Amino acid sequence: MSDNNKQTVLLTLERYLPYRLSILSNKVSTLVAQSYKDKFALSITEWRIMAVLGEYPGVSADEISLKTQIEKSLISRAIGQLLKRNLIDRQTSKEDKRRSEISLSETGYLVYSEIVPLSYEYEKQLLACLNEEEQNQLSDLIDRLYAHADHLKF
Amino acid sequence: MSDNNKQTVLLTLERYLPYRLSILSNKVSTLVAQSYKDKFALSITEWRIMAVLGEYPGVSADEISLKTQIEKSLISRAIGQLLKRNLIDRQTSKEDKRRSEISLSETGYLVYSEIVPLSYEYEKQLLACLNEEEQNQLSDLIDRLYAHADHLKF
DNA sequence: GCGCATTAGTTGAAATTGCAACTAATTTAG
DNA sequence: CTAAATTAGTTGCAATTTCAACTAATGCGC
Repeated sequence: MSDNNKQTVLLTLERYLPYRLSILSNKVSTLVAQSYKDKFALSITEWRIMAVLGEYPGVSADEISLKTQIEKSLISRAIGQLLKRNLIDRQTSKEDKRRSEISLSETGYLVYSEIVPLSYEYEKQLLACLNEEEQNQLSDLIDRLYAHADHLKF
Repeated sequence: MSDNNKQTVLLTLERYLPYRLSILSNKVSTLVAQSYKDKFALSITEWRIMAVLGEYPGVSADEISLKTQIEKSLISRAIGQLLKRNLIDRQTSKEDKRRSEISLSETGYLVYSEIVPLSYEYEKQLLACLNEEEQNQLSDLIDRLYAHADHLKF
């Protein structure tokens, strides 16, 4: 289009917060995902499932989906993979035969124990550009933004 | 697995920054994406291309890919869609016949002019839970994290 | 108890994505 | 100038993701 009727309305993508948030998150996720894939042949979804299981042994697929915010069908297929590799154990709940109770297997816990320190190391490296106060600020801001965004409706 | 050898190594996913960043960004992206899709039948990729074109008329597909950090094949296909809907114009560059020069069409600019204020409104709503100082802090922290993450290597 | 609504989890199929191969144009090295 | 290397953009195809439909089990109202 011709230039004469421009600049009336303009969005500066590089300064737009939702965009920058997405770019940053993407960069970080890609870095981490690549490392887990290279070192452990685990996708981010698979790793997150294991991370939840490390904290909450015996949760159901649905609870994992809630906690990780990952689609339940993705969780279901990822669980299939993890079972195939014997990284997790699953048994159907006695009280509710629809539910399954999932935990890390012995092997799974070994892998988990290897990944956890690595994860903390990555987090530390990422946050190395901020001092302690700034790290706390960031953490606080993210929590508040999330709580707020959670009941936003566009 | 049995409980006696746990708690030695543990990751608290809810407190893990890369994870929280990803969850927050996802939530925001999903909200925004749904709105653009409902109101304008545009995907986030399509909208981002238009946003770049609003700022930089005449850029090439490759430059869009660089600026948005979106795969060039995705950009190529999205450009195809936008052309089909006459939201953008494309002509091959005189100086380099491999390059194409892309701009918003008249219609595209009309749509763009509608989306831009909406985008700012969304950003404003998202940031409504922070005061001005906190908003600036967040902006600064994100910039620094991104610059830092950009040359991290796990 | 019986029937309807809800919930956990799985699966098929369509849509989207990512990667690598490819074409065509341009640049660079010798 | 020519040949090899690089670059812009497109495309095919496999992998991943999404969405809805489906099964099986449970809860709820009456």
